[in-house]
Amino acid sequence: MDVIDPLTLGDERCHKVKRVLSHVGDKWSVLIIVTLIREQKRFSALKREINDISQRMLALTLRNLERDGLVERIVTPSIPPRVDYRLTEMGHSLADPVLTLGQWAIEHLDRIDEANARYDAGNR
Amino acid sequence: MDVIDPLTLGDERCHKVKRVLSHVGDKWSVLIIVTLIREQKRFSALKREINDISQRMLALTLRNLERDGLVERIVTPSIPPRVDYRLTEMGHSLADPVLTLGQWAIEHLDRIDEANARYDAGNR
DNA sequence: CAGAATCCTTTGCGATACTG
DNA sequence: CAGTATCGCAAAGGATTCTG
Repeated sequence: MDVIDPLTLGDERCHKVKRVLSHVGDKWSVLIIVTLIREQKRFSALKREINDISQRMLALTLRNLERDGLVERIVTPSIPPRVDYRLTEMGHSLADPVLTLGQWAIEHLDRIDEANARYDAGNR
Repeated sequence: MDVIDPLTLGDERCHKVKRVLSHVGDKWSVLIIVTLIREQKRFSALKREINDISQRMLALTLRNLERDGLVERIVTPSIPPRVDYRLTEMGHSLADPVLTLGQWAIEHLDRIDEANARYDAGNR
């Protein structure tokens, strides 16, 4: 099967797709991936650039991304220790569709805000 | 700005994108959108096709999608009442990038599973 | 049929403190 | 610097019951 057809998508496979999308959909994952597109970054740099992420969520999300083979952890044993993160090849291949989605989001932000306002006005 | 550049993405806009992506990333939203691509569906039909969604989450997610102007609610006043849901034009425009992402997910499921297995084996 | 409302459990996640 | 560990709150979400 090359094209998604939810009607013929088996339960098992469907469940897997959901799982993957739930990772991808996670806002921290998306932000980390997007942040790593240009170049690898250190833990502290990621923390600084994604300003409102807690170091707990950064560590957790990075570990999940690493577990999924999307991000690679590069340890330089030194004092103080240095750890860089970079996208794997698979991570980069994911960046494309993610950017497409981000693109859509940016293009439709205003219309969504309008829709929200209209909806809220109607149900007041 | 036409291309996403996280480095030049202002905080305000960045925050909005995050908000949109958090909707889009929501697994129930994604499933509903994908399910509605081909044709409009009734509440009960959606509930049946997305087998493990609770009616609570279905109602809540549909209302959010409607609020965002992605899904339209079509009420046929009859007894028993009939309510159909269909994608708006904006909803359809979102379906494209979402399917692209789903496509990526399907294509990389196996490699992700392998990566998971490798990671778990390494950290045992 | 299509939901709203209530209850109650689980999970997510931030804050804080501690380590190699 | 780059994390881990623990705590505690807030939000998510399932099960169930009720209604136009």
